[in-house]
Amino acid sequence: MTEAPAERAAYDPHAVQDRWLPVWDRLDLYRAGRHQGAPKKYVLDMFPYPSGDLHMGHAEAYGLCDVLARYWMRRGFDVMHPIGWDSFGLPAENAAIKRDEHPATYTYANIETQAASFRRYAISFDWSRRLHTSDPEYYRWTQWLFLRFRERGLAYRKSSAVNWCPKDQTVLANEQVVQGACERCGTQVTKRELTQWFFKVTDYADRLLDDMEQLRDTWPPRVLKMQENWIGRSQGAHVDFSVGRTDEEGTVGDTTVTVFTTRPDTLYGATFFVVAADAPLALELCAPDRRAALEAYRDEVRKLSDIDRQATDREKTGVDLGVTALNPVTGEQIPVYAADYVLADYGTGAIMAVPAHDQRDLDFARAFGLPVRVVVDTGGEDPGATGVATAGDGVLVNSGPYDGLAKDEAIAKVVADLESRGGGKGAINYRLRDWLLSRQRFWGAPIPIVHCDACGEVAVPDDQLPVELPDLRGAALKPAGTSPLGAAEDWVATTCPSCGGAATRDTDTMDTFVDSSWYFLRFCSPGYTEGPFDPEAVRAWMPVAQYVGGVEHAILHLLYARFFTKVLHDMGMLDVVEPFAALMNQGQVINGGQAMSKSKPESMVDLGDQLATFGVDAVRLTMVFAGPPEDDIDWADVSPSGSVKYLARVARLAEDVAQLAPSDRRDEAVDRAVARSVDEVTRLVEAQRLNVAVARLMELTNALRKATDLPEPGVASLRDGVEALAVMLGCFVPYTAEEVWSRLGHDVEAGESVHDTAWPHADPALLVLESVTCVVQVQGKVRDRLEVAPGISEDELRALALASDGVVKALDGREVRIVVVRAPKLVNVVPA
RNA sequence: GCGCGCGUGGCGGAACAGGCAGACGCGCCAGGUUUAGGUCCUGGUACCCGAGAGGGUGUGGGGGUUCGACUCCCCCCGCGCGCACCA
Repeated sequence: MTEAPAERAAYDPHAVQDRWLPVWDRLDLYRAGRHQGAPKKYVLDMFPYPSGDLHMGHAEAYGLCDVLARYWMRRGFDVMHPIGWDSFGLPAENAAIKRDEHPATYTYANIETQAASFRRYAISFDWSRRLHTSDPEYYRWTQWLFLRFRERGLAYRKSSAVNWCPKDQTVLANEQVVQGACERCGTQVTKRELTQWFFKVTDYADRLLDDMEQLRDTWPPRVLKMQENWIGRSQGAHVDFSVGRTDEEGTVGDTTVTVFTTRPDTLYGATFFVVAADAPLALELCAPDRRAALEAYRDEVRKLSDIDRQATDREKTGVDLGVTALNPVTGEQIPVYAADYVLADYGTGAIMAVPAHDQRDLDFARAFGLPVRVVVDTGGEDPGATGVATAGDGVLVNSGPYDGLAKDEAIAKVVADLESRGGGKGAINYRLRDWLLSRQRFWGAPIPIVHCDACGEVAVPDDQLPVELPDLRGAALKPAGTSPLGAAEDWVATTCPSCGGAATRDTDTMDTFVDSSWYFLRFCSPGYTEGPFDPEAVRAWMPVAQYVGGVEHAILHLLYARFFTKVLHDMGMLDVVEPFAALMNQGQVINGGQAMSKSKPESMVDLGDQLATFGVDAVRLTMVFAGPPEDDIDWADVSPSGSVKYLARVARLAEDVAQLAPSDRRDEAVDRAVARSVDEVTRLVEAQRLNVAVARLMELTNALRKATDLPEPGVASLRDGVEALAVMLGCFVPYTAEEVWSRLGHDVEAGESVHDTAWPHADPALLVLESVTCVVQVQGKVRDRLEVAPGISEDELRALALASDGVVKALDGREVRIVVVRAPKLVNVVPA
């Protein structure tokens, strides 16, 4: 290179951070609405829960999302990129018990810690929209929404067997039970019979399923699949069986028991009938002489954990109830059993068993010596002999009037016949259950209902919202199986809004997933006091253009938020039916092949330590460059020190270019390289291929370095090139980019921030290539390369290729059979 | 068990839409600067044969389609994820 500058500003990442952070605060660069009139884009990360400080996972997710937000800002969009906290929840409550303080103390202290970290981590948040779900100004509207849902019949109270976490001492939604254990603490979940509040998500099952078509190209396919499976729509029929009821004196009459089946075509093969052992129905139907046996069996079943019970390779067990059911099409009386392989809360809790064509029924039939009757000839071997049920397509046999029909025809005909004769009808069944939203914990939004002896359940009037939490702390919050709010007697005792008499408040609080089901709407108008959100603001911003978060919310949060959006749409408060137009699931940050967890201290990588060692930009760059955003990052495999080296290289390049003697000299090769980089990086960021975009920026850096070291550098081109590099890098490494920008002579303090500068434009004229390398193959193997004009004709290229040294040598005198020409990039010669 | 996804150098990963496999980086090797080391700069780095020129092989394995396959199709192996007695 030319003379090394005697004094070159060193690159100290921490000094650079300290220099620009206060300047940026003053410039207020990221407020939504700064670009009035520009098209809007709402970019959102799943908001954090305030447990301690930010960790590596936050750094990745928010870092990725920040690249996109900054890019759209640079492209001239009016971007809203807000931040808030999902600040109700159990950890704060548990910490408060341990420390004998109020949960708010822990919560708001952590929020301040995280906010300071986010600021230093240079995320382009619009801080003016900050919200916390535990603020009364927020949960007032959570309560308001609950009441509106209730008015529409979508929030209701019922008694049922619900999931209970013995450790957290609260009920859980189905979505919060993972393989029989509490999603939060991992404790085995048990069942309790309780009266609880539910949201009627099942009313929206079809729309939640069907509207996923709108998300088909913009959401990760596996998330859509998981939601689809969770909703679990299956098409079939309800069929009525008449079961004889008996008491000590004998038969006393018939009870109609409906079953759900997806295979009404196999009705002739139903040789027995099973009800869920733990359903009340089993007791109702049981003959008196079988009652003792049933009770004993029920006790046994109750002792099994959900995990044991769900093991699919278990021996089938059950009890004969001593009664029979009438098959409505065959007129046959078939025995009725109670068994635990039939689930009480799916379908109707009772099934018709067709052992020939259902493996579970077959296993049961073989265990109890029950007949197996083939009614669909699938071409498979006899299930009675092989023990393998034949579930596939086939032709009906042993089925009276339906013999000879194909499976699908038979399904349609059986359903039609049942409907015309009575005894059944076509039906759709869902796996999805209603959302249990009551929690027996303190740190959540109180359910705004008053219980009055005279008037029953009464809504708290809107003008009395919010129902604020009483001041409980420390030991008073200890879980005792009922809500801690019950202990606040002064708070519980109230007057009935309807009759004015003495009444009590509902002491449960809402699942925190209720809070997070509408926060993205509140961000559009965070200070609004006339409702949960300003309809005009929401109309302007929704839907969220890009949502970023972990795949662990594939069902819980995302399903609930979609449900809320649809209900609010039906209430006329929202235009959109889907809240998140596009979704990105970032991968996890792991270490040495294992997930970081507090129980494995050796696996933990502390974000604060990493930032102290390498600086913010190097950590951000390492995360983005490590691989595709959706892949996991193994911190043991990546090199933050390599990122530091790269950033220092960029800073030196800027310094060297800034110190070149001013000149108008241009370098066409540099101009072309810059244009190509801008073009490629633009496309790569648009496609969210951020790791490759970084690779292209590194290539540009290398090219600019080389060109700077030439004896007669094209100073004007280099300055333009480094500026373009700085603007693009600004999305990834905000501090270093600003430092480079400043070294190039921009007065950042006066408002000329790189973060307020438009994304560079690639001159199309510079993208036109002067020549192209044409690969010449013989039989698919590269034998030569030719530099040709991009517009070369096929004939010309064919002639050139056939005459090339490599081809002549490889052909070795052989005749040419085919020549494939793909001008201007490739020729493939195939010899005879 | 059912469903989905993925297998590319020592490592993370590139390869637009079926057309130069290994971009970019880490690591490693050699040289230079400095020299105590590091930083920094230059070059090399899929594997095998060969001093070299060059040649051969190669994207988990096997087959197929094609002038041409990391890419498309079929079978197998391995890994990961989701659901899991859902009638």
